[in-house]
Amino acid sequence: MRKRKGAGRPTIADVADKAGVSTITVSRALRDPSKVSDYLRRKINNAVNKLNYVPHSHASALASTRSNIVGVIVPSLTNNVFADTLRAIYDELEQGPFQVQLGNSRYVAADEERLIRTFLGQGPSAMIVAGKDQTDAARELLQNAGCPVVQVMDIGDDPIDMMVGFSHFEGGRAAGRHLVQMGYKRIGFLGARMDPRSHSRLEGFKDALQSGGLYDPDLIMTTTVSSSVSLGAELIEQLIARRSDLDAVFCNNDDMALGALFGCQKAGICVPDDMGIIGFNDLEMMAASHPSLTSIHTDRYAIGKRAVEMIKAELDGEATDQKIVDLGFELQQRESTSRNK
Amino acid sequence: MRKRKGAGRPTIADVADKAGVSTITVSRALRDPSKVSDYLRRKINNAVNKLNYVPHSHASALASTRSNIVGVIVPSLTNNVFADTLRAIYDELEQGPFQVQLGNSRYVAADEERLIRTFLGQGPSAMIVAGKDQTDAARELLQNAGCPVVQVMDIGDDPIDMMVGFSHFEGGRAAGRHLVQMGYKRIGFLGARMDPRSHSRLEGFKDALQSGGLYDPDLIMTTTVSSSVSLGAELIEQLIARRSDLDAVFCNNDDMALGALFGCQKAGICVPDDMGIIGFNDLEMMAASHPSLTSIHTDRYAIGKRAVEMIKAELDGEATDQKIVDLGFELQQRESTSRNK
DNA sequence: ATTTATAATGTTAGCGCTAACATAATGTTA
DNA sequence: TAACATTATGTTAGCGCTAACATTATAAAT
Repeated sequence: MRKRKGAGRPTIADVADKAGVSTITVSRALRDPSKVSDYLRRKINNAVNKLNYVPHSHASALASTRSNIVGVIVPSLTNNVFADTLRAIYDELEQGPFQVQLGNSRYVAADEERLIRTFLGQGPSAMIVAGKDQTDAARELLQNAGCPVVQVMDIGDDPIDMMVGFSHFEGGRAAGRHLVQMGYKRIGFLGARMDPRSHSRLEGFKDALQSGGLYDPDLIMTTTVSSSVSLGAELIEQLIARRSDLDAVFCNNDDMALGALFGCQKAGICVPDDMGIIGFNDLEMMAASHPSLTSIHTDRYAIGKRAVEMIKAELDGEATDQKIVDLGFELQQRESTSRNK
Repeated sequence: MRKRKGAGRPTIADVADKAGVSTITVSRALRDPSKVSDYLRRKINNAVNKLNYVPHSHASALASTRSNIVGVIVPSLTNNVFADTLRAIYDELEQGPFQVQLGNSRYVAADEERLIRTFLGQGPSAMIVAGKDQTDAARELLQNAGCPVVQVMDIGDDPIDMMVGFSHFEGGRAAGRHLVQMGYKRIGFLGARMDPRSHSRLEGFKDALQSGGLYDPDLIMTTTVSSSVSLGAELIEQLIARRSDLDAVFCNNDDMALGALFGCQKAGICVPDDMGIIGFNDLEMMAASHPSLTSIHTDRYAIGKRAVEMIKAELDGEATDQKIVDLGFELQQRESTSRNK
């Protein structure tokens, strides 16, 4: 006589037995309480607590073709920028029934597409992806996902479903404008990895310098190597060696800016008097450095928090006309660009 | 007539149909190929590719009471130390059938216990947890998990199942020894968060100073606030204000050490001549700073990589007598403790 | 030559939950 | 008062896969 061995823990049938109702009523009490009378709800909740019942997420996902997972794909696990957004996502989802499935695309669009396929195959409740430059196939998959999708950390007018972030182009332009405004004349750019968002920052930066008649393509240094503090130091040393007239740099992120500061210190170049430095994102360390570093402040935690709020609203069926939320950025001026001239 | 609507994608029954075998043979071909003849395996793989079949992870987990998930719980999402280990885990699992379920315990043992319960309720293939100071209940849950369990980032002689890391006590002691050896006399400690591993480092550090007759409890500054570069600057400023004779500090991590460096620079204190600074973990930025910062180097990527290798070996049934792997640490001496005296 | 063991493949039932449909009681509208 | 609608609860079947047992062919041992 065949007899399957279960997982050993209480099932919804046990709860139904104890509460004196059918299994589907227990299921409704837990998933859609308004469909069950007060009286039965109380009996069911008592039984749930008494039996220490926890719904079997795999069975539920199989039966409903939907799971309690929110798929989140980030391009880097070691980049502090995404860590803040991820922390917000975890903080916002923790009290609810959802769990995060985290994927690392390593800044490769094809890897992101593959992860999207894998995650969608598991019927997630929602998807969060970084940026707005997915492959066409990935975009189509997400459009047909049948669940809320949020693109974070960038902004545009053509969201797959919803989008929350800020304009990297405008951020780059604000950085360039600021350096021009502070009187710097031979202004460079240090960029690593050069993913789509870094490119946008560079384009915005160029735009600002071109408007001021100060754009010099020879002062643009980029590499596809991944970003680091050491790389920032290295790139500014190389640039200074070639162009000793350089008097300011916009670094495409804060690690690079910190490295640029270290590079100047080693070379005995005075920041901000002889070199202005501005970074992007405004990580915590920028205020602590000596001199403190100017940066384009972005609220990465707020982005993650808002993304989850939008998902929850869409899952709850709330009409939301605001599918695109621009949380903007702010120039955070500090000592590294505040020269007295 | 009741008719359930499936997820719409091909199922194992479709593959079996196309290959002319039964569903369990397809299942065996994918999960345990050695149990299926070469001839049938080829036919099955052809059918899988032709139909673009992807196994339904929830159905498999329900039927077998085991899922393809590796549960990983870290105490922080924004701490670079865990990010390196996490990146290794993702890199090692990516090519196989496993997926990571990431939980954030926020340095709270009770939260970790709750996450362990939740993850174990989903029948993971393995569990990776940080450190060795789980609650008794969590320890028991993991001991009875029925799957491989690895404790990472610490070392001890009483693993739940397996353990890979290094001794924080010995690392702290090495840091203390080094400062004594470099001739510093009034040596302090800056510690944030003060989780169990930070405590171990402090104990080791004390041990080294006590051996050299240089331990001064008045020079120990700790706080339960979470670690940051700014906090490092703040704490050293406070300590210097109280004890102007301070001539070296061991910071319980690199962010604090960098902050301490910035604090000294602001105060016009010369590093390393008037102040020695040593950190812990040896993050990438330590080499780039000016002066470069000494640190206790730990190979966090190797820890994650090894943990996954141990899991795979145990899942493959390979006898492993090495349940505890100590990957050690190394003193990475740089300018910040290399004074000429 | 016979018996036992092994390898490969198939069949049955069910893992735990819920979609879809069914039923009954109660409320609303004409 | 009758017809229709809504609410609350129950029943049936199955979502997709695999544990457990069954069968058959082949190999190995006696």
